[in-house]
Amino acid sequence: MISSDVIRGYNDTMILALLLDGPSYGYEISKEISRRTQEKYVIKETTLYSAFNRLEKNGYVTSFYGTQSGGKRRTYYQITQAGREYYQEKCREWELTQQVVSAFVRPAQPQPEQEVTTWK
Amino acid sequence: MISSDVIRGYNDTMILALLLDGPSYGYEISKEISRRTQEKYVIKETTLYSAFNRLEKNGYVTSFYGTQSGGKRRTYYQITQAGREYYQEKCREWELTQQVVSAFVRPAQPQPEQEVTTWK
DNA sequence: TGTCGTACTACGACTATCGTAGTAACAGTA
DNA sequence: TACTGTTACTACGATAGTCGTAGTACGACA
Repeated sequence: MISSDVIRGYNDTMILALLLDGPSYGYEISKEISRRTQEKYVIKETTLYSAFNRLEKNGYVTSFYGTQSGGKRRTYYQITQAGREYYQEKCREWELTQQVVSAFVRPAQPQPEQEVTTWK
Repeated sequence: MISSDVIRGYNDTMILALLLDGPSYGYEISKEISRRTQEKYVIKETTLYSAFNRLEKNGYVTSFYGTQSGGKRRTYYQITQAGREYYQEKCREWELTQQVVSAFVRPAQPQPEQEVTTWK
């Protein structure tokens, strides 16, 4: 399980990615994120709905009420053209982010017990 | 240039990575991050120093005053064993993060103008 | 009637980052 | 001596995203 501090900044992107396949709603998005990541990342409800509000405020999604099928009335969200563009932008940014962070992350290796004596 | 919202959660890791090579101080760390990322990511001073405080509070680094060589007295930071372990942990987490985010990021491709009609 | 599952909504706390500003010390130049 | 530049922080308040907790609402089923 991943702490969401490291995902922060990509929650919106993940949601938009799923909306590319068509309109969806909170509960379904949440389940799909869990499924796609094999439960490695489970988005919190409050995080998800606050993301929806942010996305709508920014014009990246629009919302409408669907016909419910058991349970409370659903709010569906649909991605807009601006949303698609924002998504593409974030995808490109992700490439950069990977480069940047990878420059500091070393593959795990057994640490020798000796002391480091070659400080500059 | 990268917005730090996406790096958030890895600033501490980057700093620890540099401290693996030996003690260092704010200004030098800052310059080294810029250098290693070819200015793709430039850490803000306030972010950096607040990270130092956090790392020290958590026992991942210790600090001491160095002899200055032109300019104000420097505070040097040295990574601790706990810091090394935390760093390794974050490196493993980074692998997971990459898997998770990559499951939602698609390579940029020209979007066809047609409408999507295969909503589930 | 009560419980379960779905689907939110409200609210306040926390934390990392950021902008702005100020301080301090020394070096070099005029 | 005064000024300017570079190094090296330090303080403070604003902002934004996430999180915990709690509550609401609706339908299905027993």
